[in-house]
Amino acid sequence: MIPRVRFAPSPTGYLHVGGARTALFNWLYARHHGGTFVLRIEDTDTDRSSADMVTGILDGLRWLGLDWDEGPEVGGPHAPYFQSARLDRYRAGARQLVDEGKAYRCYCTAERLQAERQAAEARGEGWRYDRACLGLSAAQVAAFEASGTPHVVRFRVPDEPTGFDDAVKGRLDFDGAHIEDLVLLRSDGHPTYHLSVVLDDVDMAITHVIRGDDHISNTPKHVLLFEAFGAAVPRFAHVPLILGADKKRLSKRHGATSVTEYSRLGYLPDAMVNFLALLGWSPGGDREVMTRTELVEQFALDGISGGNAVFDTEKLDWMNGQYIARLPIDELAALVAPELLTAVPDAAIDPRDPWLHRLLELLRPRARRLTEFAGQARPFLVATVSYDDEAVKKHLAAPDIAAHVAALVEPLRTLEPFDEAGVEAVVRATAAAQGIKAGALIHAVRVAAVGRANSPGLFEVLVLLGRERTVERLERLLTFLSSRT
RNA sequence: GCCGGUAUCGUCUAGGGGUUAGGACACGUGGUUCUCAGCCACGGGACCGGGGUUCGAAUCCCCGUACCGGUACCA
Repeated sequence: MIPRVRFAPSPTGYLHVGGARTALFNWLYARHHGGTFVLRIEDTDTDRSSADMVTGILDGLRWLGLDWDEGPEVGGPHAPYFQSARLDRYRAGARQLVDEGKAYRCYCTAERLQAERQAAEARGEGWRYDRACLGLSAAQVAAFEASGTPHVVRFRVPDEPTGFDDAVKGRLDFDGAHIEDLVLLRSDGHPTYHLSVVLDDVDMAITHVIRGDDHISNTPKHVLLFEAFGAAVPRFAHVPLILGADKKRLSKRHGATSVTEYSRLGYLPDAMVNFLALLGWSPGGDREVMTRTELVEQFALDGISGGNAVFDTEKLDWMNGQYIARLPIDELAALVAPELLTAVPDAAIDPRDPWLHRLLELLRPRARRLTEFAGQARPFLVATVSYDDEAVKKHLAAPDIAAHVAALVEPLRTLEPFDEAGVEAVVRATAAAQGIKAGALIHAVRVAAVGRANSPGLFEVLVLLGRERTVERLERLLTFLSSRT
């Protein structure tokens, strides 16, 4: 059997990391088995859904590289993929169950139900719908209809136990007596989630439902509905939730929660995918950094762990650093160029420039996020660097430091060729001649070159800057030092 | 309250009737070195508690505890 899986977000918010991981697991499962990944938008809650949110979710999936085979924009044999466009189908489904005696109309007021529920809660008890409308006579129904009393359609939950074999949790059993007669169709004629998911999964021939843990207690209801519609019950896999560092459900106060936000913060989609895949799933060995292809090859439902997982930003950062280190340099340049331009608007940035590539090569071992490049690259892009106070205090304190730096200017001006080995030889020889440690001179020159106390290796830095700018910056430092005293 | 789930280093996890309980992130120490980062080496750090089954339990079973989810005319 070729699996058909689906990701069915409701557009009541952006694509958050939990949803993204659910989508990823579905995608990995589909790709691993050569199946079909369906994207469906669950927008039956019209009050809370919006078109903008749909766009946001689509963009998030695209950014992660999770392409869908059927769904919005690409269409497919089971279109439309928006629940809001299938309302008639849900009504027909509800009617069918009513006709078959598997569901019934309920005229109870929301007020009454709410009062019952509150009263029960006050007593410290639970409350399920009391089936007041289950045994209505034809005359009673006619009376309600004649008076125009609105009604919902409720599913008649059988009193027997139900259960299913979850691919992650194992056998799960529920007592029908604990499940209330859930509403299928609201009084405004809109379906509830339970009706629409099941009908969609039936119509779209979904074979595997991979979704969040929070749906476990809905699943027996869904199983019952699949059976009521005479459809095959798909296989379920309930994946644990993602929590914040405080072990609470991930929310805004944990910082970034939308994948779009992670893209803005300088994370690479591949890193995000790799990290998310490992949150709650393991290939079984010691593998951590894996390509998309490897993830697809390795992915299996039985590798999903049972417990909730804490979203560890530190590890994400590390993972991102791994991907930054491995990214082809021209791709890195293309990604970073816009940020460099923002930081230094008048810089001449060409993503294909070998000089830029060299700069990024020097910078990337110390970068964990793309957004860090602009700051680190700045001294190399501006005409004149500004000196960091701390760096000046620390490395330019020696009284005759100016003389030592000055001694470097001529040798560097005439050095041929101006390469790393040559620059290093000159710097070390000068330090020796001046009777100071090479490190002291290096630190001073670093401040002259980049204005800071740290940077990539100084000789690489100077060569990258080139002879002219190197000399220029040394002289500028000398001017600065003389003006200071 | 009721229903369901989960429990291995701080975090993500591997493993699983007999192991020195493995890896990764983070942390600490040392090395490389001109700084920072990186890289390399080393180190500290875990089977929730109690019973039971068994020659032997972290692993299987039960109870407890904690945490999570659900308990809607939300999804």
